Amino acid sequence: MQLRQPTIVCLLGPTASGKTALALQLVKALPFEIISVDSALVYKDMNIGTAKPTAEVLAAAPHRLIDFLDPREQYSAARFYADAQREITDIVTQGHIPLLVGGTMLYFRALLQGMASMPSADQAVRDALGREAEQSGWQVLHQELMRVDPLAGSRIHPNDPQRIQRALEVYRISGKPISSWHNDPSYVFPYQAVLLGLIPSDRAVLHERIAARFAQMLEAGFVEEVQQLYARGDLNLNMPSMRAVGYRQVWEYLEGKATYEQMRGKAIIATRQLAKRQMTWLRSMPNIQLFDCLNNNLESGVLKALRQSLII
RNA sequence: GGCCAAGUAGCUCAGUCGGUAGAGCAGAGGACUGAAAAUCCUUGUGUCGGUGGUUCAAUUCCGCCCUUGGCCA
Repeated sequence: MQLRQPTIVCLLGPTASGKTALALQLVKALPFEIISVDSALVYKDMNIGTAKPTAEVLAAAPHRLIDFLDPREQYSAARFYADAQREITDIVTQGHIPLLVGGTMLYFRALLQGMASMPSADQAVRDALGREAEQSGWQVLHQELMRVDPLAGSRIHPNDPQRIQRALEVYRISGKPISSWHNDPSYVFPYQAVLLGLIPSDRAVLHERIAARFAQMLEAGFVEEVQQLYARGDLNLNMPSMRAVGYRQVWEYLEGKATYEQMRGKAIIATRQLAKRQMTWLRSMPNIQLFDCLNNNLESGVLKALRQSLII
């Protein structure tokens, strides 16, 4: 097989769309090596609720960038950007094709479109901004943002604390508005990227799958998994790991803030909403080939498209 | 069988001193640059249980019926 230039294949889809199963098939058919693109799979001791590939799947199809970070720590798009580039280089050097599989669309975007080299997160600055917000409210901080960075201020909604905080963080650290960091058109992704997206033709079926899968997770001991994390004592709901879909709801159940039935319902709803947001990303992505993940011939259809994209 | 309460959006409910109704949640669409499984924006017409009556006008008042829950037998 001859490739035009180093090529990567990206397989992206909403939660419960069958990405892992399809990736397993693709690895058997072509010289792929998998890199996970998932902000929750990076964490250790979070296996059931993240639907982390099983040991058997991993034996047949190793995944990079999973299961290496303690839940106490924060991952980020920037770290993924660096980690993924490193892994891609490694795989290409070995003469294989990187297959990036996942549902964290911001990470795909970061990899393909680049990350501006602006200051990274600074907990002290965030804490300071958080305290100011508690005193005077995010509206006031948004007004401050409007003064120092009207461009970002007008794009960020006054009710969006996370983005207000980040924009002011960058400004306070660097003295430059975050919007000025964004104008870096020099980035060129150094590989040819083939984008394959999975979207269900029938949303209701995906919803059924999500509910069924959560039932299986509970049966497999998901509550016990979260209980162990809860019992550590050094984790809390403000950490990205514990805000993951399912974990947050079980955590609140363990705190006694929700009944078991409420937890179950809220977790399923949160998963549906996640899937919806992921599909919004997919629809807006340029140069992506979309496939119906409910189609019985999905694998052969994808392989056909891949062979056309990869061969001269 | 008798008495009481409730029947309004997919769900939980508010409301209309009589002029055909609105919140939360769900759902749908969208945004997205170091937290992204995050954070946020937009989006609410439904025989107001049925049927008769009073009225210019009834989801609203009255009668009867149906359903559900509770209490008494």
